[in-house]
Amino acid sequence: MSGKQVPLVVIRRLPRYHRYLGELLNNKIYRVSSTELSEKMGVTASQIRQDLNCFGGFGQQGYGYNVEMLYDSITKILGLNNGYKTIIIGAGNLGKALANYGGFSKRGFELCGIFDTDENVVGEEVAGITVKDYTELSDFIKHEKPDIAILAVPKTAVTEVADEVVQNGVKALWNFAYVDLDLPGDVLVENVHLSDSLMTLSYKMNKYGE
Amino acid sequence: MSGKQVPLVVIRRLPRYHRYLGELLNNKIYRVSSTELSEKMGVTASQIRQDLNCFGGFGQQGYGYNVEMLYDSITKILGLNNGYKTIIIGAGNLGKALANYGGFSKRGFELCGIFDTDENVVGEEVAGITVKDYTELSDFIKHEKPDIAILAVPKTAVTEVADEVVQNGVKALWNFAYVDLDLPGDVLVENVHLSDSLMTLSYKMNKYGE
DNA sequence: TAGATTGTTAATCGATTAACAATC
DNA sequence: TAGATTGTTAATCGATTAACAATC
Repeated sequence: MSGKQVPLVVIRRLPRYHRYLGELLNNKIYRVSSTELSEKMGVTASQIRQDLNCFGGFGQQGYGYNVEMLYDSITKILGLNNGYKTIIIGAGNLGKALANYGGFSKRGFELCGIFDTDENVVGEEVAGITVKDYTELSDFIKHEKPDIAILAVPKTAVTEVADEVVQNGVKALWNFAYVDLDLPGDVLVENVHLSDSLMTLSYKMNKYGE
Repeated sequence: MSGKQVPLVVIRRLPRYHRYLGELLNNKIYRVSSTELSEKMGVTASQIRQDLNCFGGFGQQGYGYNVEMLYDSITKILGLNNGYKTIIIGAGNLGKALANYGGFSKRGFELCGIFDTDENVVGEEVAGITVKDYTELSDFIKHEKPDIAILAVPKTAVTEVADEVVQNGVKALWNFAYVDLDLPGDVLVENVHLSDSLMTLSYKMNKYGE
């Protein structure tokens, strides 16, 4: 898959296509046109066709798209069939919430470790996994080679934790701390800055009040 | 503040400006040029000046920007000085994590109620607030008139919960369930679809493997 | 074949960057 | 005044939408 680089805006729309196609499958709908899908999703049919054609011609003139085939294709494009091994650092409420969220395992992410520094939490069972002491982290990474580290620690700790996991070879981080991490270029980071989202909501409320 | 509509992309960048300016203040830096700020943030100076000028001329030729004044201005633009009253529906791990997250109160959001249907959770103390029974929700909203409802419930429940809070007059929802809510046009909804973010990370990992 | 709908090119729209006159 | 840096206009770049020939 060389060709020209797929724009990030398109990539960020793929999960939503995946979700809607999954719902169609649940409803036993096996065929859909870009126009039908566009009406359900509230986007233009043109955009759907353009987006999909970044990855290949999945449709058929005069027919539309085979839902199952398209769903499976997007699953592969998103890498959800790779069974990425995942660890969570931080077993506070957020870490626990993420561990227990069924959506991740359903999308092929396999949780294989949870770590915390707090003695009161270490040893606890979360989502079927025993929380390990943070001091065991680096050995664990070396042996288990997880693909993704989820950083659910306070922002005061996150820089150190990120360095630690990266030094031991993790190449993809999902960061919930309100900090922009500065890491080597080959390390992938996806930030979830919850405050940003809430402030955007606040902005809109503010505006409407005028 | 009429004039032309500020693009959503600009609004979504404001929280990040706010954060970096706050850090400058913490470091007792009271003056900054668009070029200096652009280097710290990894964006272009042009973009910063364009963005800020959507809201007014905050800078001064030959000098740059007064950090404190700019910070305060963005605080107001984002509505963080309004003390929006907030309730959380769902006191599972996610609800608790959000309740305990200090960043919200620091940015002026005031948590005034937490609700759940689970008898084992109702009555518990979370972030200094007693979890109330879900049946008390509609009366509570009528009397306390919260501005924002945070939906931290499973996706199977979220449609019903959203309808309930909207019917009782809440006009802004922060939704964590993996569903696109369909609500009256005057209700503001900001979605946090965590899976989408993780799938984007997964896509990038997948791509790099080729 | 006739009808439907894609894939793709061209046109439009919007966002980002560059440039520079205004001005502190 | 000379130097610095904004505010703003113009140029570029990219993303979205429209249109339609290709084709199932």
